[in-house]
Amino acid sequence: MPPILLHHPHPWNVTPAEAIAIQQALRGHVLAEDQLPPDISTVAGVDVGFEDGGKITRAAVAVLDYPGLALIDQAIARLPTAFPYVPGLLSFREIPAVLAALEQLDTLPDLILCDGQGYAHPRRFGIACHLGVLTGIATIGVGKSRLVGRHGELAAEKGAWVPLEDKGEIIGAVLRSRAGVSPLYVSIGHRVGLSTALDWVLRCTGRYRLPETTRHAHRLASG
DNA sequence: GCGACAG
DNA sequence: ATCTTGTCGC
Repeated sequence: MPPILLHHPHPWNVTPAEAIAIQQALRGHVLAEDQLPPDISTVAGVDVGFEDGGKITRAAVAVLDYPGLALIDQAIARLPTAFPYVPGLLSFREIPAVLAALEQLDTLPDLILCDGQGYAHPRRFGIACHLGVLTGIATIGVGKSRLVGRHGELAAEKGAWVPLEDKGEIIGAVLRSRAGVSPLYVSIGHRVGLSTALDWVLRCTGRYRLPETTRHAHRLASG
């Protein structure tokens, strides 16, 4: 599956109705099985912040080496915000800036942990899936809160997880990334299976609730 | 019609 | 997400 991005420009000046149509058209391109690079040596985190009361969108990408998890490359892109925040259409608001930031990198990462849902989305096409399909890079969705789906009680120990279900389908997992804190909502983005996605989120997580990738990206995109 | 609702 | 200091708790 060739990255959509390399085939033709993607229109971003769309209406919410058109955005939904695009999600429906691209969802079939999501690869739900493991197809990551053989030896992953770089893992990136992407995050978005806003300036001017929302007029400017600022995306940051932090590339860490693996397994060291040390910052080896970074990029920040600022673009005029052109789409409002609409639950379920987050990618249309944030991806343009994210792509601009990725283009500034010297080397593209082997895997990307996105700040937001992947498959755990109303139409199974959250920002992690969207970014993966457009770039062809393996991606994982890591949300700090729930968009859709239900789940049972979660044990308190780090590493504990329970499936996140919606309409009779497992769409992701609720993961305790650190003892005693609210869980993370993990789902596949592209070219990664759910169990592998959980493995990588834990592999990128240290003593804090959020993965090191996300923490670095957040630092760049905000404070 | 009444809630829920990633960042 | 963002506006924002000190403060409660492990």
